[in-house]
Amino acid sequence: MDGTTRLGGGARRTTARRAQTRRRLLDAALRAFAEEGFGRTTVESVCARAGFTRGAFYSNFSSLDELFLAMWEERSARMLHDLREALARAPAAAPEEALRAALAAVGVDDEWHRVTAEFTAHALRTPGLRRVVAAREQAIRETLVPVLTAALRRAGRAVPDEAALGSALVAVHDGTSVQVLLEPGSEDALRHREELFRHVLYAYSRPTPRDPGGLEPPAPEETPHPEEPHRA
Amino acid sequence: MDGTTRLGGGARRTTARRAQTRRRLLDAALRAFAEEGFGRTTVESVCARAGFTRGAFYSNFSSLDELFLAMWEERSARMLHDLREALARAPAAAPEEALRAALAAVGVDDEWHRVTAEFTAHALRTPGLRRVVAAREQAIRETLVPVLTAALRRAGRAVPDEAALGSALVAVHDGTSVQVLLEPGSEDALRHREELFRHVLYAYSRPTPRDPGGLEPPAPEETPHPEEPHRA
DNA sequence: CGCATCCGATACGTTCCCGTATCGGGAGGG
DNA sequence: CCCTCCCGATACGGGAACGTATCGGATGCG
Repeated sequence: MDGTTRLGGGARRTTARRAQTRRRLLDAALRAFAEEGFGRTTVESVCARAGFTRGAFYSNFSSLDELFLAMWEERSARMLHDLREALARAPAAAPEEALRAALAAVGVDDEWHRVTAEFTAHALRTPGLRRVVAAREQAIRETLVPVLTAALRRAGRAVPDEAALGSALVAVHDGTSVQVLLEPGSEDALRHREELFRHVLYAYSRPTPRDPGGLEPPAPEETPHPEEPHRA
Repeated sequence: MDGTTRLGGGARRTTARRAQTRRRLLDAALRAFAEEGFGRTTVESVCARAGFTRGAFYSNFSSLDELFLAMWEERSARMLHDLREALARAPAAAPEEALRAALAAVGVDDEWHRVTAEFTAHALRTPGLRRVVAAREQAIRETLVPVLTAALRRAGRAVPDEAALGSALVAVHDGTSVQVLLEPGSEDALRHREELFRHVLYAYSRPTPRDPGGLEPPAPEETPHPEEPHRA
C-alpha cells in the first residue's frame, strides 16, 4: 500500500497517476461507447472525453478492444458485486423481496444496457469474447439462484430445477430490459417486466407438501407443466 | 408490369438491372453487418461482397445508414410475413403447436440475430429508429397474440391480459435467443428456452370454468399470481 | 534539492475510406 | 438498327484516425 510498486528484480517502478489515468480512460470509455456505439467509437474520442491525447491511451492500452474489454469486465464485476451485496442484505422473508432487491441492484441502466447489448453482439462474433460473456452470465446465475432458492424454500416452495430458473431469470431480465428502454416513459413495460418475473418465480417452483412453515402460503395451486408431449 | 417505369411528365425511365443491383447490395449488407458488425462495416466491404464498386452503392443509396435501415426493414418484414403464414397454416389444435410453429418460423438465426441485436442497440441511441423498432415489435406481438389466444381458448384456457402475454413472449424470445447463441452446441439452452415458453404460455392463461370443450385440459391447476403486495 | 525514471503530449508518416465528378458500356425504345 | 439515357466503373482530392517515435514536464526517491 505505498502507491508505487516494489523494484524487485526487473519490476517497474512508479504507479501513481497511472492508476488515475486508467480510471479516467475507463470512465470515458463507458460514456463514449454508450453514446457512439462500440465500433463507431475512436481512440481519439475516448481520449478527448477523458481530457487526454492519444499518447495517454497507447501508454495504457494497446487497442480499443483491450480497453473495451477492461471496462466491461470492471463494470460487470462491480455489478455482480452489488448484486451479491444486495442479496446478502435482503432478509429474504419473501422471495419477491429478494428478487426485488436483485432487480434494484442490477437496475435498468440505459447507458450500461446499450454497452452490454452491443458487447454481447460483438462477443457473438468473437469466440474468445463469447466465452467471457458466457462465463459472466453463469456467475450471475450462480449468485442469484441459491439466494432465491433459499428464500423460496423459506416461503414453503421448492425449486426442482435450479439451472432452469437461473437461465429463465437472466433471459427475462435481458429481454424485458430492451422493452423498457424501447418505450422510455412506458409504465406498461415496467409492469409487464415485473409481472413476468413474478410468474417465472412461481412457475419454476412448487409448494413443499410437508413442513407448512409459519409463512403464509401466498398461493393455493400450481402450474401445469404438461410433461412435454414429445411430438412435432 | 413492364419492367420499366412509365415516362409520364418528368418521371424517370428504366429500372431493369437496378432492382437486381439493389438486391445484391441488400444481401451483401446482411452478411457484412453480421460478420463485421454495423459500425465497423464500410461501404467498400459491402460493395466487394456484392461484386460492385462504390459507384454502384452511391447510385442506389446515399449512406450506409440508409442501406442498413432498408435491409433491416426488408428482412424484418419478411420475418413477420413468414410468421403470419406459419400461424395461418398451423391448425392450432394445441397452443403448444401454434407456438412451436411460430418459433420455427422465426428461428434463432445466428446472422440475423446479431444484426438485430446491434440494430436495436443502435436504435436505442437514435430516437427516430427507436420508434421504428418499437413499432415492429408491436406488429409482431399483434400478429402472434390473437392466434395464440384463439388456440388457448380452444384448449379451454382464457387469456386475461393479452398485451402482457405478447410482451412476455417477445421478451422471452429475445432473452433466450442470446443464451442459445452464446452456448453454441448447448442442448440445455434450447431446452430451457422451450420450457420457459411453455411456462409463460400457461402462466398468462387460466382454464375457463364453463364449456369444458372436447380437448383434454392439459393441466389441473393454476399459477399463484399473488396480487402484488404493493409494499417496498 | 537534485537525480533517475515514468508518462502523457507532440509531431510525423501512413493507411483507409469517404463522397464527388466524370466516363463508357449496355439496355430499351422507336 | 440506331440512338438515347441510365448506371455502374474509374479517377481524384480530401479528411480522419491510426500507430510510432520522440520530447519535456512531472514524480518520487535519496
